[in-house]
Amino acid sequence: MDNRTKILSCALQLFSTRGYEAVGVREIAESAGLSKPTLYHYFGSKQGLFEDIVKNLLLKLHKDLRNAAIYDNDLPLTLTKIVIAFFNFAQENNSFYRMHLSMLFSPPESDSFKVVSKFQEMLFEVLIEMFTKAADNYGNMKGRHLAFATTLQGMINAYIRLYLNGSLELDDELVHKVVHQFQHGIYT
Amino acid sequence: MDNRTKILSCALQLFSTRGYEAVGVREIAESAGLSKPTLYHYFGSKQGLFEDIVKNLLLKLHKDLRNAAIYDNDLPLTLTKIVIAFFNFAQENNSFYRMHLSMLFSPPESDSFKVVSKFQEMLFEVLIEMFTKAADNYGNMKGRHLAFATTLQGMINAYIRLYLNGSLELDDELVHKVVHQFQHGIYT
DNA sequence: GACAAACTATACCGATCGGTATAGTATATG
DNA sequence: CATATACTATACCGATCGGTATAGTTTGTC
Repeated sequence: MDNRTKILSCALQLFSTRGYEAVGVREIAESAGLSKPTLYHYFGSKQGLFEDIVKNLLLKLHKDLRNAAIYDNDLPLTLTKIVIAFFNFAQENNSFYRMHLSMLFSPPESDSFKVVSKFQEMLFEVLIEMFTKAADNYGNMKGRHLAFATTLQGMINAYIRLYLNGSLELDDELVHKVVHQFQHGIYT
Repeated sequence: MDNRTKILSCALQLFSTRGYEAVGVREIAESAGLSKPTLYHYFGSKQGLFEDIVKNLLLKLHKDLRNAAIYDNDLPLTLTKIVIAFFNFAQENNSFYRMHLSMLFSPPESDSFKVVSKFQEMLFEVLIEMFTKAADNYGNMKGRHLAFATTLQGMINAYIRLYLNGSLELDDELVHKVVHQFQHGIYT
């Protein structure tokens, strides 16, 4: 593993578990067994390093979600794939996903928010597009894309939060329950 | 307004809009027109001041929610009241609520998280209790309290996030839509 | 071997961090 | 008037912050 990768890996670990502001550049360099100028050689600034990490991982999530959200005239199946995509990503990058969610609610002027909000919109766009196509099959869904995408993402993130706090497992049974409740509500 | 209140008010404003870590004690004191020792006289530490603010406001939210969640054998009505309670609080304390949500996803070892997670559990408990009582009327709801509370809160916070980003208004029509979708899903 | 580009370390920069030692001024109580 | 308590300010503490000036070392190219 070359030095650049070493820095990325150590920084991801530190930022994820302690937060952007709470981690110093000195600590990252130390943890990677290198000196600060080396870090600045590769990434230019603390924020540059941070953006590199965030963009990399969120682009991967976006790719996974795009693959999952290809609508093939089977809405329950597509919904299931979408939930699984989020759950898998959250499980493979649990502390990073926690940080991602935290940054979604960062102050609008903060660097963290600016970095992350663009990707949030991209993820949202994928869901919107899927529901738009689905509305061709289900006429009653017209005009409700935004509500559906919002609710679905809210549900998913609420469950992921419980998972991150150790309250439950993101297994297949939960996926099914989430999809079912999203589709049919609470009275069935 | 005495000096203690002045400090609380200025700190709330600064913490809410810029985040706990990004605001210095010196800046708070300056913004309140006082000196640091005065601040430390009243609150002991930066964290002490922060906890005072957070506890105060989250206790208010908890009280509002408890009043809203009194189950009177009319589930749609109770759900409506709950959503309104959250929406009202988020509107009256918008930047604070944003920070609250951000702290919900802070690193588990951070001070912010410890302060806020206790209140999150209290809010959650109120919802759980309400759904437990409702299950006396709707037998099919048994054993699904946790799922319902999670989904409801996830939905509410997802909409509040859009509101905080200026994408929509938290009006009565939205309340109705949220309650309806929570109850009946997407096919109606 | 000459030279440039990429890479790395020591040692430092000014600024700011949370917090405090010290001293002073009010205010209330005896 | 004396004394104690509550409150406030000046000036400072050591530590750490993000970032860099300087210099040295490797590596590939001609």
